[in-house]
Amino acid sequence: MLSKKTKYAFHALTYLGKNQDKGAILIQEISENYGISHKFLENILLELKKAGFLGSKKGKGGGYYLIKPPNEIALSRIIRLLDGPIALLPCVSLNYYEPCEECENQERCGLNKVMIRVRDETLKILEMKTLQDILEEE
Amino acid sequence: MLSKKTKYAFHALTYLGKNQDKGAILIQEISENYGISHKFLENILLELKKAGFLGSKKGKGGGYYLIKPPNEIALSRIIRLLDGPIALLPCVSLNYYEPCEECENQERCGLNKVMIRVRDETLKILEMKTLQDILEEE
DNA sequence: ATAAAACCTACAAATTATATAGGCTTTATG
DNA sequence: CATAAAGCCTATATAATTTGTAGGTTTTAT
Repeated sequence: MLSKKTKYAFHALTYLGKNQDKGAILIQEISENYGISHKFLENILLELKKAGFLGSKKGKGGGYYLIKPPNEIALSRIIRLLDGPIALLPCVSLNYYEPCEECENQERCGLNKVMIRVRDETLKILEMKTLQDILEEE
Repeated sequence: MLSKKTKYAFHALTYLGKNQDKGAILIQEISENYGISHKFLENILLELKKAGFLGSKKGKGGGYYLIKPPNEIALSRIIRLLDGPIALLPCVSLNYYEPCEECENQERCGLNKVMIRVRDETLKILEMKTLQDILEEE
């Protein structure tokens, strides 16, 4: 399951995407809209900014705004940033690979093979689908 | 990511599957083979037994054995039993459904739609693949 | 100068995952 | 029939992670 952090990130991105014309949006506006703790969301938005998805303006009249076009924000990127691996096992993760301690031979592990398939099918979707797609559905 | 519990369960099932002809297998034999804590594995095997996958024999010369044919043990069943939902969001879970608090309207949630696709593709694999397939790979 | 806002770091609380403890029950065997 | 070996059961302890809070710093419009 995705963490709340990731879910909140998607909500925030969606909100910012819908309001791209309105300039900088307050953290508070987003947090109130979804009933998310202001401070918690603050941390999340900061991470999204550092990762290059958002821009911000400090001081009075400041706030956050999308810095990338929605169609360039793949869902997989957001999940990886906030939740880490998408794969179901460390030994099949592309970005967070680790061998399984219990397995002497990953090449001959049946579970490994299945989980590679799951990973690939999942990524097919999450790498193709972008914030744009989310916005178009709503 | 799958929990260790689930991973250990798969290891144990695989081991029992490979040794179906040898009668009851000691917890200890499995735990030593994979370097899993005896007591932790004990709990896991008990759950698998209660769920109808394993049988056991108590007392001297006792142990565990598969009670279902490997081709009837879908990977999805094991994951759900020990880890809970396979879906990435509660609002798209078939077996552990819960609405998202922040969402006023799940019907018009773009994320929901994507995650249903991910769930379906994942389940296509995990419901089709069984312990038998794992055994055949190893 | 002031107030509003993001920035930053650290910490606190809650939840979940992992592991351990220890006694109970069953059973093969000498 | 006594004994030891094994699973059964429930509770608790420990560790890790997630979620949330606190409080001060910096920037900026007015």
